[in-house]
Amino acid sequence: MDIRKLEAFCKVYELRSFSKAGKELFLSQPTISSHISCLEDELDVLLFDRLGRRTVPTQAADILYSSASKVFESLERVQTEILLLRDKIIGDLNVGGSTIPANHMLPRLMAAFTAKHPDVRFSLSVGDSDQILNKVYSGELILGLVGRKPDQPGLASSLILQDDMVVVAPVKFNTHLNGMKGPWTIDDLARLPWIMREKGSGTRKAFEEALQDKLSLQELNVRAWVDSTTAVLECVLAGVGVSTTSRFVAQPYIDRGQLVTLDVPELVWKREFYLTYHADRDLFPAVRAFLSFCEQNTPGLLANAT
Amino acid sequence: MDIRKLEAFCKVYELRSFSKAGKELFLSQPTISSHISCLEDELDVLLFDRLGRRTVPTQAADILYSSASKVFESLERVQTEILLLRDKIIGDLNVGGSTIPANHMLPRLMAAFTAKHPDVRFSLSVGDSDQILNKVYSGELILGLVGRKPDQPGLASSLILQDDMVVVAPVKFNTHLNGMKGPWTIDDLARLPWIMREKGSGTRKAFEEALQDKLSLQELNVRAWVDSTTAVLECVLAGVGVSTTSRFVAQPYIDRGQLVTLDVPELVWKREFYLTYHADRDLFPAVRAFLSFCEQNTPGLLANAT
DNA sequence: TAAAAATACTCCATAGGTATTTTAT
DNA sequence: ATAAAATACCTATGGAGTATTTTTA
Repeated sequence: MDIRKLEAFCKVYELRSFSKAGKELFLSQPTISSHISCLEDELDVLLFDRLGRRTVPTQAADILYSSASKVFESLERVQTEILLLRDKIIGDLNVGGSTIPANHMLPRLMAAFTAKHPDVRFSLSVGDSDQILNKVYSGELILGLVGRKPDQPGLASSLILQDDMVVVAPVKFNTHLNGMKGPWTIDDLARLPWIMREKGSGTRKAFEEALQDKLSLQELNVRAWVDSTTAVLECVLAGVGVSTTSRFVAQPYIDRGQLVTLDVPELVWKREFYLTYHADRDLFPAVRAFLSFCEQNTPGLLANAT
Repeated sequence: MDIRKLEAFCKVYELRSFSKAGKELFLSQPTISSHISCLEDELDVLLFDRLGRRTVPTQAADILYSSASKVFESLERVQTEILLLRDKIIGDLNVGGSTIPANHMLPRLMAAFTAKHPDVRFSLSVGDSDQILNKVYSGELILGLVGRKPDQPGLASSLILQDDMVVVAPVKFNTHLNGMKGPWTIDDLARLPWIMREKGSGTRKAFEEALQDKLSLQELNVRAWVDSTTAVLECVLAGVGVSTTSRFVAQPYIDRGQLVTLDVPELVWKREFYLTYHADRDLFPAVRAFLSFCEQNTPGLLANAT
């Protein structure tokens, strides 16, 4: 069932003539004849009754024609849709991020971008940094936003945001140790009740690196191990203990007077967020547009992060 | 845009691998490669990102795949539908008839046939005998039912019904010429007020032939020229005059006591109805079935015709 | 080193052509 | 006599193969 033959068939069906079909398709009449009889052999059915010099489609031809029309319609739509995709900011973007970017950054970036480009649709995946980077590397995601610089050599990345890490504590905690607002030492921290993220968490890894050899996690008084940013914050709010998180996440709670940060001069560290994509992939306009949109607008859009 | 190439593309899309696609389609990997790059040239877009030894479809591939699936679905449907048409009593029948057959015979035949074969659909055309026969000859109609034997050499036909022609008159007409129920002569007829069909009408032609040289139409006292069977009957009912028609058409009115027939011993003639189809056409099962159904059941189904 | 795709080349099946015959108007 | 399709036969493009190279995991 060859497309060229189907084309010939359709023209014959429309013009009721082999020779006229040939002229319109710039093919000879014998070529048309052979195409039709080839289709007839293939479908094992007569497509045209040759009534003298008149050519009349059989009912099998009616059936074939209606399907063939759909086929050509589909094939034409492919062309136009692919042209659109190549030339306009349109299409589906599979993006992903680790916990904080996916929950707190990407939604705002996506909202601001779709406001400008309503023909772009997103699919958003959440995972830890390793999962996201692997998916970007394998091609499952077209771009990812994660809390560490990717180490895979094939991944291109750009730093789009730096965020302070802070130690957060419930408000009543401050009152409890009344007056003790002043700077805290590492030793002070060791005595506090801690809520800690699970192994593999980027937030935890960043904290460990910041503590370096000043203190090991074993020396901390850990009250709870929790594997989600939100749950950690809820624990802090509920007074289970203190924890660390990105200022970006904590700020709204601080503004609402629900949390306080502890000032620890010995412990100042930042987290860096990278937008990353596979260096070898063919990025269509919508992806490029979203990439540069993120690079240019992230600090502005995520203003409360500072 | 070749079907084989599309097939290769789909397999690659599904398996994310050129070589596996080749194996499934019993083609070599280089063949698959060339097909894909051929499509890529044709659409002027990259279909797969070759990320190291990983093959990842681009969004253009997503678009192409969804359309290609529709294409294959359409093409498969053709096969099954044509198989059905060839082997089962199914399909669309374009039939036609001249005035009396199309209005009074074919509807009953169609109803009885579709009761047995619900997958057959009809399209019914009305015309005069010449029009219908030409349409059957040209292939526009697959079969026709007309009031005369076709003269085109390419048309096959079979006599399926003989019907008496009668002279009909309004009931009050009988009373008016009170007592005159007895046999009428040709001369009597000449003095009656007549309603006549238009030139080209089969009914009129049959009447002229029956009169032959006994009487010419010019000698008749014609009150009205009317170009439809129904309108003629309505005129007779309304008392405009007498006319001739097929007994088959007149019988219901006679049974209901709305019309009477005039007994004219010198004028006894019949009309013959022929089922006809183009001898060279490929008749699919539904057509054959309807043909033989008509040949076998017409007298029975049109019982009141006798 | 192995696995996957690209490249280079060879071959033949067939799409498409021309010339002609057949058939019906 | 003419118009249309079928038939016969020829040519050349490109589909499909094998062998090899390139690239990455």
